[in-house]
Amino acid sequence: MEVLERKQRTREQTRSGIVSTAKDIARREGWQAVSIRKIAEAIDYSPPIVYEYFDSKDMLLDEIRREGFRFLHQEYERIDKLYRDPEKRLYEISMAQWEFAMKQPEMYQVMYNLDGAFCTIPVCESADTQAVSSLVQRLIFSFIPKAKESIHRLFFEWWSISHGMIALAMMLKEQQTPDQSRQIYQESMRRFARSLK
Amino acid sequence: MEVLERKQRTREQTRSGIVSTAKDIARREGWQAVSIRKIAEAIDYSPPIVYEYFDSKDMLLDEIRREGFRFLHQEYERIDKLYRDPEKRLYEISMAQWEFAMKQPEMYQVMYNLDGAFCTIPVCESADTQAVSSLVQRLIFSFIPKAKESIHRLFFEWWSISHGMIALAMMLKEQQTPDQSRQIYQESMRRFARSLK
DNA sequence: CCTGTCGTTTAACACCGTTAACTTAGCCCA
DNA sequence: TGGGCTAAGTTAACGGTGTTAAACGACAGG
Repeated sequence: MEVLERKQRTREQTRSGIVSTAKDIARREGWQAVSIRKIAEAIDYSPPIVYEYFDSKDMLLDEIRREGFRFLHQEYERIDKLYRDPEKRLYEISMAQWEFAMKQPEMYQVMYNLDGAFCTIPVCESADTQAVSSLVQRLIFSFIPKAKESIHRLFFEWWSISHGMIALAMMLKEQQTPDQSRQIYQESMRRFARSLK
Repeated sequence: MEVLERKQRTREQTRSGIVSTAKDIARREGWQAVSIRKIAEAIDYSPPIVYEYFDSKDMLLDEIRREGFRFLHQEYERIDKLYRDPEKRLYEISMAQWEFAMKQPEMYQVMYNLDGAFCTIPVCESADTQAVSSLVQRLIFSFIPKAKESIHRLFFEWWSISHGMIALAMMLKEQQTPDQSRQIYQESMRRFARSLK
Protein backbone atom coordinates (compact mmCIF):
# COMPACT_ATOMS: atom_id res chain seq x y z
CA MET A 1 0.00 0.00 0.00
CA GLU A 2 2.50 2.59 1.11
CA VAL A 3 4.85 1.35 -1.56
CA LEU A 4 2.19 2.10 -4.11
CA GLU A 5 1.70 5.50 -2.55
CA ARG A 6 5.37 6.29 -2.76
CA LYS A 7 5.39 5.16 -6.34
CA GLN A 8 2.42 7.43 -6.94
CA ARG A 9 4.25 10.33 -5.40
CA THR A 10 7.43 9.92 -7.38
CA ARG A 11 5.29 9.53 -10.48
CA GLU A 12 3.80 12.94 -9.85
CA GLN A 13 7.21 14.35 -9.14
CA THR A 14 8.52 13.07 -12.44
CA ARG A 15 5.48 14.47 -14.20
CA SER A 16 5.90 17.93 -12.75
CA GLY A 17 9.64 17.66 -13.43
CA ILE A 18 8.84 17.27 -17.12
CA VAL A 19 6.56 20.30 -17.03
CA SER A 20 8.98 22.55 -15.19
CA THR A 21 11.93 21.43 -17.35
CA ALA A 22 9.95 22.33 -20.46
CA LYS A 23 9.22 25.77 -19.03
CA ASP A 24 12.86 26.20 -18.02
CA ILE A 25 14.15 25.49 -21.50
CA ALA A 26 11.46 27.71 -23.02
CA ARG A 27 12.37 30.57 -20.74
CA ARG A 28 16.09 30.32 -21.49
CA GLU A 29 16.12 29.36 -25.16
CA GLY A 30 12.58 29.93 -26.43
CA TRP A 31 9.85 27.40 -27.19
CA GLN A 32 11.30 26.40 -30.54
CA ALA A 33 14.24 24.93 -28.61
CA VAL A 34 12.06 22.73 -26.40
CA SER A 35 12.36 19.11 -27.48
CA ILE A 36 11.31 15.82 -25.92
CA ARG A 37 14.91 14.62 -26.07
CA LYS A 38 16.22 17.67 -24.24
CA ILE A 39 13.55 17.35 -21.54
CA ALA A 40 14.35 13.65 -21.11
CA GLU A 41 18.05 14.34 -20.76
CA ALA A 42 17.39 17.03 -18.14
CA ILE A 43 15.32 14.68 -15.97
CA ASP A 44 17.80 11.80 -16.49
CA TYR A 45 15.49 9.54 -18.44
CA SER A 46 15.31 8.30 -21.98
CA PRO A 47 12.89 10.07 -24.37
CA PRO A 48 10.12 7.41 -24.38
CA ILE A 49 9.60 7.94 -20.65
CA VAL A 50 8.07 11.33 -21.40
CA TYR A 51 5.35 9.50 -23.33
CA GLU A 52 4.39 7.61 -20.19
CA TYR A 53 3.19 10.92 -18.81
CA PHE A 54 2.02 12.81 -21.90
CA ASP A 55 0.51 11.35 -25.06
CA SER A 56 2.37 13.84 -27.21
CA LYS A 57 4.33 17.07 -27.16
CA ASP A 58 1.08 18.80 -28.07
CA MET A 59 -0.58 17.45 -24.93
CA LEU A 60 2.35 18.56 -22.81
CA LEU A 61 2.10 22.08 -24.17
CA ASP A 62 -1.66 22.03 -23.62
CA GLU A 63 -1.15 21.03 -20.00
CA ILE A 64 1.26 23.92 -19.46
CA ARG A 65 -1.16 26.29 -21.14
CA ARG A 66 -4.05 25.12 -18.97
CA GLU A 67 -1.84 25.53 -15.92
CA GLY A 68 -1.40 29.15 -17.00
CA PHE A 69 -5.11 29.79 -17.31
CA ARG A 70 -5.70 28.04 -13.99
CA PHE A 71 -3.17 30.34 -12.33
CA LEU A 72 -4.83 33.40 -13.83
CA HIS A 73 -8.22 32.19 -12.68
CA GLN A 74 -7.00 31.84 -9.11
CA GLU A 75 -5.48 35.31 -9.20
CA TYR A 76 -8.71 36.78 -10.55
CA GLU A 77 -10.76 35.08 -7.86
CA ARG A 78 -8.41 36.38 -5.19
CA ILE A 79 -8.81 39.91 -6.52
CA ASP A 80 -12.57 39.48 -6.81
CA LYS A 81 -12.74 38.74 -3.11
CA LEU A 82 -10.31 41.49 -2.17
CA TYR A 83 -12.15 44.47 -3.67
CA ARG A 84 -15.78 45.48 -3.78
CA ASP A 85 -15.73 48.22 -6.41
CA PRO A 86 -16.18 46.67 -9.88
CA GLU A 87 -13.99 49.34 -11.46
CA LYS A 88 -11.18 48.58 -9.04
CA ARG A 89 -11.70 44.86 -9.59
CA LEU A 90 -11.40 45.08 -13.35
CA TYR A 91 -8.36 47.32 -13.11
CA GLU A 92 -6.60 45.01 -10.67
CA ILE A 93 -7.42 41.98 -12.81
CA SER A 94 -5.94 43.74 -15.82
CA MET A 95 -2.78 44.49 -13.89
CA ALA A 96 -2.56 40.88 -12.70
CA GLN A 97 -2.63 39.80 -16.33
CA TRP A 98 0.21 42.18 -17.17
CA GLU A 99 2.29 41.06 -14.20
CA PHE A 100 1.76 37.43 -15.12
CA ALA A 101 2.82 37.97 -18.73
CA MET A 102 5.95 39.87 -17.74
CA LYS A 103 7.03 37.48 -14.99
CA GLN A 104 6.28 34.30 -16.93
CA PRO A 105 6.55 35.20 -20.60
CA GLU A 106 7.04 31.57 -21.62
CA MET A 107 3.64 30.83 -20.11
CA TYR A 108 1.96 33.67 -21.93
CA GLN A 109 3.62 32.55 -25.17
CA VAL A 110 2.32 29.01 -25.01
CA MET A 111 -1.14 30.24 -24.01
CA TYR A 112 -1.42 32.33 -27.18
CA ASN A 113 0.91 30.43 -29.54
CA LEU A 114 3.42 33.26 -29.66
CA ASP A 115 7.08 33.30 -30.66
CA GLY A 116 7.69 29.71 -31.61
CA ALA A 117 5.32 28.16 -29.11
CA PHE A 118 2.87 26.05 -31.05
CA CYS A 119 0.10 23.87 -29.66
CA THR A 120 -2.54 22.66 -32.11
CA ILE A 121 -5.18 22.11 -29.43
CA PRO A 122 -7.73 24.98 -29.55
CA VAL A 123 -7.28 27.37 -26.65
CA CYS A 124 -10.91 28.15 -26.01
CA GLU A 125 -12.22 24.64 -25.62
CA SER A 126 -10.42 24.16 -22.32
CA ALA A 127 -12.54 24.55 -19.21
CA ASP A 128 -9.82 26.64 -17.56
CA THR A 129 -9.93 29.20 -20.36
CA GLN A 130 -13.73 29.28 -20.18
CA ALA A 131 -13.55 29.82 -16.42
CA VAL A 132 -11.34 32.87 -16.87
CA SER A 133 -13.59 34.24 -19.62
CA SER A 134 -16.81 33.87 -17.70
CA LEU A 135 -15.33 35.32 -14.52
CA VAL A 136 -14.38 38.51 -16.35
CA GLN A 137 -17.71 38.57 -18.18
CA ARG A 138 -19.59 38.27 -14.90
CA LEU A 139 -17.49 41.11 -13.55
CA ILE A 140 -18.33 43.35 -16.50
CA PHE A 141 -21.99 42.40 -16.10
CA SER A 142 -21.85 43.35 -12.42
CA PHE A 143 -21.58 47.02 -13.23
CA ILE A 144 -23.13 47.08 -16.67
CA PRO A 145 -26.13 44.74 -16.48
CA LYS A 146 -26.80 44.52 -20.18
CA ALA A 147 -27.70 41.73 -22.59
CA LYS A 148 -25.34 38.80 -23.06
CA GLU A 149 -24.42 40.08 -26.49
CA SER A 150 -23.25 43.46 -25.18
CA ILE A 151 -21.30 41.87 -22.35
CA HIS A 152 -19.54 39.58 -24.75
CA ARG A 153 -18.67 42.55 -26.88
CA LEU A 154 -17.21 44.52 -24.00
CA PHE A 155 -15.30 41.48 -22.85
CA PHE A 156 -13.81 41.08 -26.33
CA GLU A 157 -12.78 44.74 -26.27
CA TRP A 158 -11.15 44.41 -22.87
CA TRP A 159 -9.34 41.22 -23.84
CA SER A 160 -8.14 42.73 -27.11
CA ILE A 161 -6.65 45.84 -25.55
CA SER A 162 -4.96 43.82 -22.84
CA HIS A 163 -3.63 41.11 -25.12
CA GLY A 164 -2.65 43.55 -27.86
CA MET A 165 -0.60 45.70 -25.50
CA ILE A 166 1.06 42.72 -23.85
CA ALA A 167 1.96 41.10 -27.17
CA LEU A 168 3.31 44.33 -28.64
CA ALA A 169 5.17 45.26 -25.45
CA MET A 170 6.91 41.87 -25.63
CA MET A 171 7.74 42.46 -29.28
CA LEU A 172 8.97 46.01 -28.75
CA LYS A 173 10.88 45.44 -25.52
CA GLU A 174 14.09 46.66 -27.19
CA GLN A 175 12.47 49.85 -28.53
CA GLN A 176 10.18 50.68 -25.62
CA THR A 177 11.19 50.10 -22.02
CA PRO A 178 8.92 47.89 -19.87
CA ASP A 179 8.23 50.93 -17.69
CA GLN A 180 6.90 52.92 -20.63
CA SER A 181 4.76 50.02 -21.84
CA ARG A 182 3.48 49.36 -18.36
CA GLN A 183 2.46 52.95 -17.85
CA ILE A 184 0.49 53.08 -21.09
CA TYR A 185 -1.14 49.75 -20.28
CA GLN A 186 -2.01 50.92 -16.80
CA GLU A 187 -3.67 54.08 -18.01
CA SER A 188 -5.51 52.38 -20.84
CA MET A 189 -6.98 49.74 -18.56
CA ARG A 190 -7.95 52.37 -16.01
CA ARG A 191 -9.68 54.33 -18.75
CA PHE A 192 -11.49 51.25 -20.01
CA ALA A 193 -12.71 50.32 -16.53
CA ARG A 194 -13.84 53.88 -15.91
CA SER A 195 -15.68 54.02 -19.24
CA LEU A 196 -17.92 51.16 -18.17
CA LYS A 197 -19.53 53.09 -15.33
CA MET B 1 24.40 40.54 -72.32
CA GLU B 2 20.78 39.79 -73.09
CA VAL B 3 21.43 36.19 -72.23
CA LEU B 4 22.51 37.34 -68.80
CA GLU B 5 19.36 39.41 -68.54
CA ARG B 6 17.15 36.47 -69.43
CA LYS B 7 18.95 34.38 -66.87
CA GLN B 8 18.37 37.13 -64.36
CA ARG B 9 14.69 37.07 -65.14
CA THR B 10 14.23 33.33 -64.69
CA ARG B 11 16.28 33.63 -61.51
CA GLU B 12 13.77 36.09 -60.16
CA GLN B 13 10.94 33.83 -61.24
CA THR B 14 12.42 30.94 -59.29
CA ARG B 15 12.93 33.20 -56.31
CA SER B 16 9.35 34.40 -56.27
CA GLY B 17 8.25 30.83 -56.86
CA ILE B 18 9.93 29.85 -53.62
CA VAL B 19 8.22 32.69 -51.79
CA SER B 20 4.75 31.99 -53.14
CA THR B 21 5.10 28.25 -52.58
CA ALA B 22 6.01 28.89 -48.95
CA LYS B 23 2.92 31.07 -48.57
CA ASP B 24 0.75 28.46 -50.31
CA ILE B 25 1.80 25.69 -47.94
CA ALA B 26 1.42 28.00 -44.94
CA ARG B 27 -2.10 28.96 -46.02
CA ARG B 28 -3.19 25.37 -46.52
CA GLU B 29 -1.35 23.54 -43.74
CA GLY B 30 -0.02 26.23 -41.40
CA TRP B 31 3.50 27.58 -41.01
CA GLN B 32 4.70 24.65 -38.93
CA ALA B 33 4.23 22.50 -42.04
CA VAL B 34 6.43 24.69 -44.25
CA SER B 35 9.76 22.96 -44.88
CA ILE B 36 12.61 23.60 -47.28
CA ARG B 37 12.20 20.11 -48.72
CA LYS B 38 8.50 20.60 -49.39
CA ILE B 39 9.14 23.94 -51.08
CA ALA B 40 11.90 22.41 -53.20
CA GLU B 41 9.66 19.56 -54.30
CA ALA B 42 6.88 21.96 -55.26
CA ILE B 43 9.16 24.02 -57.51
CA ASP B 44 10.80 20.86 -58.94
CA TYR B 45 14.24 21.42 -57.54
CA SER B 46 16.39 19.77 -54.93
CA PRO B 47 16.51 21.34 -51.44
CA PRO B 48 19.96 23.01 -51.73
CA ILE B 49 18.66 25.17 -54.59
CA VAL B 50 16.57 27.10 -52.11
CA TYR B 51 19.81 28.12 -50.41
CA GLU B 52 21.00 29.75 -53.63
CA TYR B 53 18.22 32.27 -53.13
CA PHE B 54 17.93 32.51 -49.35
CA ASP B 55 20.71 32.10 -46.79
CA SER B 56 18.38 30.28 -44.42
CA LYS B 57 14.75 29.51 -43.71
CA ASP B 58 14.84 32.42 -41.29
CA MET B 59 15.83 34.79 -44.09
CA LEU B 60 13.06 33.44 -46.31
CA LEU B 61 10.48 34.07 -43.60
CA ASP B 62 11.92 37.53 -43.03
CA GLU B 63 11.57 38.32 -46.73
CA ILE B 64 7.92 37.27 -46.70
CA ARG B 65 7.32 39.29 -43.57
CA ARG B 66 8.92 42.39 -45.12
CA GLU B 67 6.81 41.86 -48.21
CA GLY B 68 3.79 42.03 -45.93
CA PHE B 69 4.84 45.30 -44.34
CA ARG B 70 5.69 46.69 -47.79
CA PHE B 71 2.19 45.83 -48.99
CA LEU B 72 0.62 47.50 -45.96
CA HIS B 73 2.77 50.56 -46.50
CA GLN B 74 1.56 50.88 -50.09
CA GLU B 75 -2.04 50.49 -49.02
CA TYR B 76 -1.62 53.14 -46.33
CA GLU B 77 -0.06 55.57 -48.80
CA ARG B 78 -2.88 54.98 -51.24
CA ILE B 79 -5.43 55.76 -48.51
CA ASP B 80 -3.42 58.78 -47.39
CA LYS B 81 -3.76 60.26 -50.87
CA LEU B 82 -7.39 59.28 -51.22
CA TYR B 83 -8.80 61.09 -48.18
CA ARG B 84 -8.17 64.49 -46.65
CA ASP B 85 -9.81 64.12 -43.25
CA PRO B 86 -7.32 62.66 -40.76
CA GLU B 87 -10.10 60.87 -38.90
CA LYS B 88 -11.26 59.20 -42.10
CA ARG B 89 -7.67 58.40 -43.01
CA LEU B 90 -6.93 56.64 -39.73
CA TYR B 91 -10.20 54.73 -39.87
CA GLU B 92 -9.59 53.56 -43.43
CA ILE B 93 -6.04 52.56 -42.59
CA SER B 94 -7.33 50.52 -39.68
CA MET B 95 -9.82 48.79 -41.92
CA ALA B 96 -7.12 48.08 -44.50
CA GLN B 97 -5.14 46.34 -41.78
CA TRP B 98 -8.14 44.20 -40.87
CA GLU B 99 -8.85 43.30 -44.48
CA PHE B 100 -5.23 42.38 -45.03
CA ALA B 101 -5.12 40.11 -41.98
CA MET B 102 -8.34 38.33 -42.95
CA LYS B 103 -7.48 37.87 -46.62
CA GLN B 104 -3.86 36.84 -46.03
CA PRO B 105 -3.73 35.33 -42.56
CA GLU B 106 -0.51 33.45 -43.32
CA MET B 107 1.12 36.85 -43.97
CA TYR B 108 -0.14 38.32 -40.75
CA GLN B 109 1.03 35.23 -38.86
CA VAL B 110 4.60 35.44 -40.10
CA MET B 111 4.68 39.20 -39.47
CA TYR B 112 3.86 38.71 -35.79
CA ASN B 113 5.21 35.18 -35.18
CA LEU B 114 1.76 33.74 -34.63
CA ASP B 115 0.48 30.17 -34.78
CA GLY B 116 3.62 28.24 -35.62
CA ALA B 117 5.23 30.91 -37.76
CA PHE B 118 8.61 31.66 -36.24
CA CYS B 119 11.26 34.01 -37.55
CA THR B 120 14.09 34.95 -35.20
CA ILE B 121 14.91 38.19 -36.98
CA PRO B 122 13.50 41.14 -34.99
CA VAL B 123 10.44 42.63 -36.66
CA CYS B 124 11.07 46.25 -35.86
CA GLU B 125 14.55 46.57 -37.25
CA SER B 126 13.31 46.23 -40.82
CA ALA B 127 12.99 49.46 -42.78
CA ASP B 128 9.59 48.40 -44.11
CA THR B 129 8.20 48.04 -40.60
CA GLN B 130 9.65 51.43 -39.66
CA ALA B 131 8.06 52.97 -42.75
CA VAL B 132 4.61 51.73 -41.73
CA SER B 133 5.12 52.92 -38.15
CA SER B 134 6.24 56.39 -39.08
CA LEU B 135 3.48 56.83 -41.65
CA VAL B 136 0.83 56.14 -39.01
CA GLN B 137 2.66 58.29 -36.46
CA ARG B 138 2.78 61.20 -38.91
CA LEU B 139 -0.92 60.72 -39.51
CA ILE B 140 -1.68 60.85 -35.79
CA PHE B 141 0.53 63.94 -35.50
CA SER B 142 -1.37 65.58 -38.35
CA PHE B 143 -4.45 66.05 -36.23
CA ILE B 144 -2.93 65.98 -32.76
CA PRO B 145 0.29 68.00 -33.04
CA LYS B 146 1.80 66.99 -29.73
CA ALA B 147 5.27 66.01 -28.56
CA LYS B 148 6.98 62.96 -30.02
CA GLU B 149 6.45 61.08 -26.78
CA SER B 150 2.68 61.55 -26.85
CA ILE B 151 2.44 60.60 -30.50
CA HIS B 152 4.38 57.44 -29.86
CA ARG B 153 2.05 56.63 -27.01
CA LEU B 154 -1.08 57.11 -29.10
CA PHE B 155 0.46 55.06 -31.90
CA PHE B 156 1.15 52.24 -29.47
CA GLU B 157 -2.45 52.39 -28.29
CA TRP B 158 -3.80 52.29 -31.83
CA TRP B 159 -1.51 49.45 -32.81
CA SER B 160 -2.41 47.46 -29.69
CA ILE B 161 -6.15 47.70 -30.18
CA SER B 162 -5.84 46.79 -33.84
CA HIS B 163 -3.40 43.92 -33.35
CA GLY B 164 -5.16 42.63 -30.25
CA MET B 165 -8.52 42.42 -31.97
CA ILE B 166 -7.09 40.83 -35.09
CA ALA B 167 -5.12 38.23 -33.14
CA LEU B 168 -8.07 37.34 -30.92
CA ALA B 169 -10.53 37.32 -33.82
CA MET B 170 -8.27 34.80 -35.55
CA MET B 171 -8.10 32.73 -32.38
CA LEU B 172 -11.84 32.87 -31.71
CA LYS B 173 -13.03 32.39 -35.25
CA GLU B 174 -14.96 29.28 -34.20
CA GLN B 175 -16.68 31.01 -31.27
CA GLN B 176 -17.26 34.42 -32.80
CA THR B 177 -18.17 34.89 -36.46
CA PRO B 178 -15.92 37.10 -38.60
CA ASP B 179 -18.88 39.44 -39.04
CA GLN B 180 -19.24 39.96 -35.29
CA SER B 181 -15.51 40.49 -34.85
CA ARG B 182 -15.38 42.86 -37.78
CA GLN B 183 -18.21 44.97 -36.47
CA ILE B 184 -16.59 45.36 -33.05
CA TYR B 185 -13.27 46.18 -34.67
CA GLN B 186 -14.90 48.71 -36.95
CA GLU B 187 -16.62 50.51 -34.13
CA SER B 188 -13.58 50.46 -31.87
CA MET B 189 -11.35 51.95 -34.54
CA ARG B 190 -13.94 54.58 -35.38
CA ARG B 191 -14.15 55.50 -31.72
CA PHE B 192 -10.39 55.68 -31.39
CA ALA B 193 -10.05 57.92 -34.44
CA ARG B 194 -12.85 60.16 -33.19
CA SER B 195 -11.29 60.42 -29.74
CA LEU B 196 -8.17 62.01 -31.22
CA LYS B 197 -9.97 65.11 -32.41
C1' DC C 1 40.82 17.13 -76.43
C1' DC C 2 41.52 19.00 -72.23
C1' DT C 3 40.15 22.21 -68.65
C1' DG C 4 37.31 24.92 -66.05
C1' DT C 5 33.04 26.82 -64.68
C1' DC C 6 28.24 26.75 -63.60
C1' DG C 7 23.88 24.69 -62.31
C1' DT C 8 22.31 21.02 -59.95
C1' DT C 9 21.94 16.78 -57.24
C1' DT C 10 23.38 13.21 -53.92
C1' DA C 11 24.67 12.16 -49.56
C1' DA C 12 25.67 13.24 -45.27
C1' DC C 13 25.31 15.44 -40.35
C1' DA C 14 22.85 16.37 -36.42
C1' DC C 15 18.72 17.11 -34.84
C1' DC C 16 13.35 16.32 -34.27
C1' DG C 17 8.63 13.49 -32.55
C1' DT C 18 7.24 9.00 -31.99
C1' DT C 19 6.97 3.93 -31.45
C1' DA C 20 8.20 -1.12 -31.46
C1' DA C 21 11.11 -4.22 -29.60
C1' DC C 22 14.23 -5.47 -26.32
C1' DT C 23 16.52 -5.79 -21.79
C1' DT C 24 16.74 -5.92 -17.00
C1' DA C 25 15.42 -6.06 -12.27
C1' DG C 26 12.33 -7.49 -8.78
C1' DC C 27 8.87 -10.42 -7.04
C1' DC C 28 5.68 -14.39 -6.27
C1' DC C 29 5.12 -19.07 -6.01
C1' DA C 30 6.22 -23.88 -6.73
C1' DT D 1 16.58 -22.48 -4.96
C1' DG D 2 14.77 -21.89 -9.39
C1' DG D 3 11.32 -20.54 -12.95
C1' DG D 4 8.21 -17.53 -14.81
C1' DC D 5 5.76 -13.16 -14.71
C1' DT D 6 5.50 -8.14 -14.47
C1' DA D 7 6.89 -3.63 -14.69
C1' DA D 8 10.36 -0.01 -15.71
C1' DG D 9 13.40 1.65 -18.69
C1' DT D 10 16.38 1.40 -22.66
C1' DT D 11 17.93 0.88 -27.47
C1' DA D 12 17.09 1.33 -32.07
C1' DA D 13 14.50 2.48 -35.62
C1' DC D 14 11.24 5.34 -38.97
C1' DG D 15 10.40 9.31 -41.32
C1' DG D 16 10.92 13.90 -40.93
C1' DT D 17 13.66 18.62 -40.27
C1' DG D 18 17.56 22.60 -41.60
C1' DT D 19 21.87 22.78 -43.63
C1' DT D 20 26.26 21.82 -46.11
C1' DA D 21 30.17 19.42 -48.47
C1' DA D 22 31.18 16.76 -52.14
C1' DA D 23 30.22 14.96 -56.52
C1' DC D 24 28.28 15.12 -61.07
C1' DG D 25 27.15 16.51 -65.79
C1' DA D 26 26.78 19.76 -69.43
C1' DC D 27 28.65 23.21 -71.84
C1' DA D 28 32.37 26.91 -73.35
C1' DG D 29 37.14 28.38 -74.42
C1' DG D 30 41.66 27.50 -75.54
